[in-house]
Amino acid sequence: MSRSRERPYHHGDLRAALLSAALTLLRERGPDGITLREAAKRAGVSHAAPYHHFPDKSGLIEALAIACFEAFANALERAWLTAPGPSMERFRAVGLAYVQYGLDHPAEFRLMNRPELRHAPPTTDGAAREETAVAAAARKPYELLLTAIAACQADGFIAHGDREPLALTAWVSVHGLTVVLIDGLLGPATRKDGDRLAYQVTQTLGDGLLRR
Amino acid sequence: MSRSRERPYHHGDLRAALLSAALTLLRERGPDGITLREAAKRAGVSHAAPYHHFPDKSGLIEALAIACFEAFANALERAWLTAPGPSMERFRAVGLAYVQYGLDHPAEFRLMNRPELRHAPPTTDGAAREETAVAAAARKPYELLLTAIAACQADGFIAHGDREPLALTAWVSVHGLTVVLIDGLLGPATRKDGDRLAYQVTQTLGDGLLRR
DNA sequence: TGTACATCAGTGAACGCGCGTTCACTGATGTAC
DNA sequence: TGTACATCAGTGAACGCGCGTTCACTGATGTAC
Repeated sequence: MSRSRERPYHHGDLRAALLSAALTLLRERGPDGITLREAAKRAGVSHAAPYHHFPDKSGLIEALAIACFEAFANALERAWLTAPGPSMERFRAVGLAYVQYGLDHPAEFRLMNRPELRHAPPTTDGAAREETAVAAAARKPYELLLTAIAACQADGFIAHGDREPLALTAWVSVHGLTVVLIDGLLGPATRKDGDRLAYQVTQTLGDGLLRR
Repeated sequence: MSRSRERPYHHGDLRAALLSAALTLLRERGPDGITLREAAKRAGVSHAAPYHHFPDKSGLIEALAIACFEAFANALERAWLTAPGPSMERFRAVGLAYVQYGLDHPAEFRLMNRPELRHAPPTTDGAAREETAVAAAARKPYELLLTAIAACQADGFIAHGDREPLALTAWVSVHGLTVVLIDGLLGPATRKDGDRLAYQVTQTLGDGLLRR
């Protein structure tokens, strides 16, 4: 974000330090546990200092959510690019990576999917509401999914045609599994449980998606 | 809860009035917007009165969540019992009812699935943690799902065998779709969108589940 | 090299807010005699 | 029927809490001359 220097201006990079502190808070206390005052305290500054770097509390949280999405999208892309085997297997690997990332980073996953971050507040005038920055950051994972499906179509694993319904079903299932595991709706789940269930779900889905 | 009388004791049935006010608050402001003080105000009593009916704030919220689960389970059961056609169609009707209930009652749906309501706080002594009352209430919808799958197996639509993996995949997919629609992760969704997408998802799932 | 100045990141006191919870109390009701 | 009493639902003042945000300020830094 800011260029690196040996001993920079005042704190150095308070913006990054605040984001880092907020991430720690997020992991310790969940999305609602993030506090401007506590983030400032952990960054070693007074509680009014953050206002020089973020317009308000929601500004900090938005920036954090965007950073979370970037890390998440990178993890998925890595899975897609590095998984071995044919495209259908690499597609499944993305699904597994999705679930694993959620189990490894539950608080980030919850923050990323907070509905209030996706929708701009209603405009006072009649202007069309713009896409929020978080919503834009959320598009990358979904586009990767479409890419993967297109590759599976090109390789003959999935019938050609509109990708949206397929992507929707696949994404909804994997996302649903992740939510359910994170929230402990099936009881306490280990990462191994997640792998097993994700394999199960992608298998069942695959049977439904595969060309015959 | 309390027996009906013409003009009962003091307020009459403050407990029910508080639950009703809390439900209104839940719908207006979401789960975090529920406040003992505001619920008391809306029930027309002072803000200390609720302590005669609930041990504390979380007691009120737990009772509310349980009531929500009962209404939800009733809606699903009604769909299963009254939908026309063969069992596989009635199974799908339950999935549609699940999504519709979520879209019609988004705040209740969110409350029901709050993870902190499912898990008892860690015991100070080494005693085994008991299932929370909310977790017990959450079992009924899942059991209905198992019943439906069993019926589909009995009727030859689904291969015999362990029902758990099937139930898991089906539930996770439908739950995931509901979460995604409620949170607006696909953009604003109407109930009609929900119906269409739920049909799509259950169709794809069905292709994966159907015996061949 | 030195001086004056503009910039702006960080300080610390203060404000107002709504909240959960406690506590001594009040007052309406049901019941025993 | 009337009286004394026990019960307990509801009252209102108070406490302490952490929070977001504002504001006048201070002080370190970079830069123009």
